[in-house]
Amino acid sequence: MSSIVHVTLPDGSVREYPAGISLGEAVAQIGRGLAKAALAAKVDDQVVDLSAKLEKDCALKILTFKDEEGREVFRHTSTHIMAQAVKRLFPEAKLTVGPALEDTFYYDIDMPRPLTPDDMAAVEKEMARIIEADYPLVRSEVPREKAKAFFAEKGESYKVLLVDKIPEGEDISMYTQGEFTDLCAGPHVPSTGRVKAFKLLSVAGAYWEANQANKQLQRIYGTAFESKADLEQYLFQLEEAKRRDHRKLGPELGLFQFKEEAPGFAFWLDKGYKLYRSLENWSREIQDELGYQEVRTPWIVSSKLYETSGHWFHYRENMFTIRSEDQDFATKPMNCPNHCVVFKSDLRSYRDLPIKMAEYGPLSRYESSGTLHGLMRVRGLHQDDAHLFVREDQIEEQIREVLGIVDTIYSVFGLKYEIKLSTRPEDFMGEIEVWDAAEASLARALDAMGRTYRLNPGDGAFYGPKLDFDVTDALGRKWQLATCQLDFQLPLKFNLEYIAEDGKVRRPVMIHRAIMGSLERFIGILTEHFAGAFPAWMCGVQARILPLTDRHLAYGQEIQAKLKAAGIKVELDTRNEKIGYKIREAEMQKIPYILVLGDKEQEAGAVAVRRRGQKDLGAMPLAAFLDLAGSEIAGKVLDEAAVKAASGKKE
RNA sequence: GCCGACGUAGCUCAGUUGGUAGAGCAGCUGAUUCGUAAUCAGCAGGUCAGGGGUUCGAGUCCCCUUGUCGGCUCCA
Repeated sequence: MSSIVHVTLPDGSVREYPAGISLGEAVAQIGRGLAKAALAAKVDDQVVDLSAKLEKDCALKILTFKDEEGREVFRHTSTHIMAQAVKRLFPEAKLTVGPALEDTFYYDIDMPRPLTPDDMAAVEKEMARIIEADYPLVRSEVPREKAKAFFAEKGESYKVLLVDKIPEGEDISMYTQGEFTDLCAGPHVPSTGRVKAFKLLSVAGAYWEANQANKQLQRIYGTAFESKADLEQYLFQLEEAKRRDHRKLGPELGLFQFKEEAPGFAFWLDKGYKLYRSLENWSREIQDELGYQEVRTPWIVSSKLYETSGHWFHYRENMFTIRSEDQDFATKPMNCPNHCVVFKSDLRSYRDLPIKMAEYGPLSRYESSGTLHGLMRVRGLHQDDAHLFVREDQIEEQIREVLGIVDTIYSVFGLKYEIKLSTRPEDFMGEIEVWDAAEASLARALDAMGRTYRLNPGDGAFYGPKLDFDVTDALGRKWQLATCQLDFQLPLKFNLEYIAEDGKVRRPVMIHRAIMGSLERFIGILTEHFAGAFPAWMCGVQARILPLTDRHLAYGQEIQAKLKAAGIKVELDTRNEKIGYKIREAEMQKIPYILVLGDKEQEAGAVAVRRRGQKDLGAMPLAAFLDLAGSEIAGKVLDEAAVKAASGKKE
């Protein structure tokens, strides 16, 4: 047996070490800086503790806080520190699981009582002590029965259950820091003192094994960083995200509001509804161009339709139902069944396909009170919805067309999204071969367009596979906007048919697709994306005229009329206030063009243009302004303020 | 729906161990006519989310309802 191991570092260099040396010792020989920053290591493809020993030739990467995997280890240790602190303060608390998330960590704990803010502070204090003590984290591997006996004796009943879940043949490892030992696969940082800066963020309910039937646990969230400065930066960003929250900005900017009188339904105010309409109209323009037809179908529909579609049995708990003259009705939760009715209302030829049927009508879905969330999760919504009735040979081309619309619309906003391809679930309907073909055509369309996507196995709808497009909100929550779903079931249930070239009757395939998703959610996302500084073309108020004094009111009205005639949405601030005050308000309302009119402008027939977020651009002839604003609006241009807001960078 | 927290003027928030509700901004009125992020003064504004209870007395304590927030669950 060789007593020397060859280790390949990320830069390609090879180092030799005596076999059996620990990674911690090995890294010390690479460099002091790296040794100090080292949190864990990646040996070949496995992340391990620095106490692990080098036994054979391998590729080695030392993980620090700069590496995603390093941060994960760091936060995982942090959650152990939190658990240890909780156990010191609440010895009866029973631990369950405590993973690291992207920027945070949590631990689900069966607590003797709910934690109060005072408790949180006490836990933080105790954590500081544990960090101060700088306990080493020691890994030990134990036989299953011994582990179970150990946790049973400590009253950690959930841990006993967890030990049982570990597959046969896998190591059962525990980590000990001071008096605290936890079941954990690891790895961990070398000692508790490495966690320099941390903060507990919130407490929430969670269920054991995410099952509502099980006991409710307390989920304690926290975050941890290597330096105080990084922690403060993160906390600052959280605050900034709250400032962007559409639920706050919407009412402040006069876009929409929610009221007790109709939970889950938005009241759209003038400015917000103008914004809404500009999106709907744009969608309509794009789809008209591509040969979509637009329909408007009933929003209170007999239960019989939903019995045919299956919604009455599968979706009823999400529907608002109405009983009238001894008959059941429901407000429509989606348009598809209605569109099938429209499709069936005429004899269809293969020449007619694809039929692309769009609708922007009102939908309502009963969502439980606890899930409502501003515009992101509502009970009353409107989709840029369409159903494509296609022949099987048209599926791929139509998917590509849909992806093209997604690109067109999202790129105008610089919105980033993730694509998920969700495949056949366990309780699917139909033939496996048809499913396979459908999944393949979705994948082919994505590949042909060079799009990257994540496979989401088993998460398709029961009627067909789908593409989902997720966008992240200001607070890091992911929301599905666009969707593109293949459906073989509704055509079957409604017995949809067309006459093929050979004169035979065939069944079309349905593609459900929405690009913005729901207008509500889309505007919610855009509000946070732009922090309210929407691109001018969609703003309910695009320009505000600020006369310097009463003397300039008449000139202001004249300019207002001219802007209006040029199709610019404009307001005139006639209040007798100082110019600085009017500017402040216009800026806070994020109005794209602010026009100041005084003697100089009046004499020259000019306007002094101030763009939101920028200093005075100075006076320009009215024609020059109309040209500027007109081309930006027509071109759906993102101005500097919108770009800056969308970048999320601080000033 | 579940767990927890919260709900005071249009908005942001104070409100002592239970003693009869307050500020700033916004609004209205007046003065001021002003050059790029807050002019000054006065006035008005509240069924303390709604209902019930304890108490001599409830914004404050208890219960119910409702809405919101943080999560969970759900999300065709």
